Amino acid sequence: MPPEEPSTRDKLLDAFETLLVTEGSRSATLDNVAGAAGVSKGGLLYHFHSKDDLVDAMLSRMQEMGERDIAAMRTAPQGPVDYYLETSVDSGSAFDRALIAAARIAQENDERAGNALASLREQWFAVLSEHLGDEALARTIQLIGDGLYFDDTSGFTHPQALEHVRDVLARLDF
Amino acid sequence: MPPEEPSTRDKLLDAFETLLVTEGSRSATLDNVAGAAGVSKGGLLYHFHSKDDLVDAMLSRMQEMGERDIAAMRTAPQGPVDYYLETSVDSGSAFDRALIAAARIAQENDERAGNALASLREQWFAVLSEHLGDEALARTIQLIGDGLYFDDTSGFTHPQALEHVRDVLARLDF
DNA sequence: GTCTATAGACAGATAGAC
DNA sequence: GTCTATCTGTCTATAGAC
Repeated sequence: MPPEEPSTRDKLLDAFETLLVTEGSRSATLDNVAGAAGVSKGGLLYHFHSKDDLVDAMLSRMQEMGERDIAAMRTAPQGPVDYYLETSVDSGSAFDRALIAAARIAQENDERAGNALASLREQWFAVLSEHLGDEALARTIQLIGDGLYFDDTSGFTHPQALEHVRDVLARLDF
Repeated sequence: MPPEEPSTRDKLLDAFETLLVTEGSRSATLDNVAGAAGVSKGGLLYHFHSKDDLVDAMLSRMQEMGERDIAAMRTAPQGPVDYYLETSVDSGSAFDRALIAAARIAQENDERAGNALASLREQWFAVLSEHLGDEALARTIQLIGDGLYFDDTSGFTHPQALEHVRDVLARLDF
């Protein structure tokens, strides 16, 4: 059977994330979100009683994807380090979009978003640290991942960045 | 003679930056900026005719500080690499605050801010690359700097991060 | 140079029709 | 489940007093 059309609820969450990522939090208004999802503001507010509600739902969806990502990282055939660095380059996946959207919300002084992201980061670090048995190296690799992510989401794109990082890490033989 | 009290104009720019950094772009309204600087909205609009004007002035001030920073990086006694990494940890300096504020503006799809930041980044990279004679290493160090900066400004603080990075870089003997 | 008052657009949210 | 109409507050910006 063909893939289902996403529910209106999911279309609204997608539109909210996309607006946050591409135009920033000031453009992610209820009006714009509803419009981008092809419904009216009243329609949006049937699914989410308030903007806070919309944020909560977005973060829940992100956390679910996060659990799956960390499980995938633990069992990745290329190993956790390469998996982590590869997925730090924005691939345009639904999870990437959710992470960037959550970061935008966190910047508006939102504790829920800040805590959700902090929790994910701790789990990524734990996997790197366990696998490498070297906290300093694990921290450095996470910083490189943060840098890749930051550059991508800020429009500072360097096509060879990942290649350069692999080159340098290869000199460290771990 | 004692240091001069900052002008109202500078107090307004400082307040704008601080609001952007601590509470995000949605809180950086003309009302809030004026209030934080201790003047009325009318007072603000005497100095800056529009919000766009305020952004332009903020970016100009940042670019001036950026030129001085790149000059300091070139002649730093500890060398450009260590200077760059140290100043990537948010020290709370006026320049750091301006950089973070500009990043917030850039995220709202503002080309001026995006271009100003991209230009600074290219100059930092050029100094690193010249000094090291190794593009891959220069890129990796810039990514680590971006990671340090991103973590600090997102509230993901790791007190030992800089120490860990130095530890790992020491293994690369360059 | 700084203020108050106000205009006009837009924000989040409610009520009720369909 | 989705719509329109509307309320209330806030946003940027203007006008004019002091």
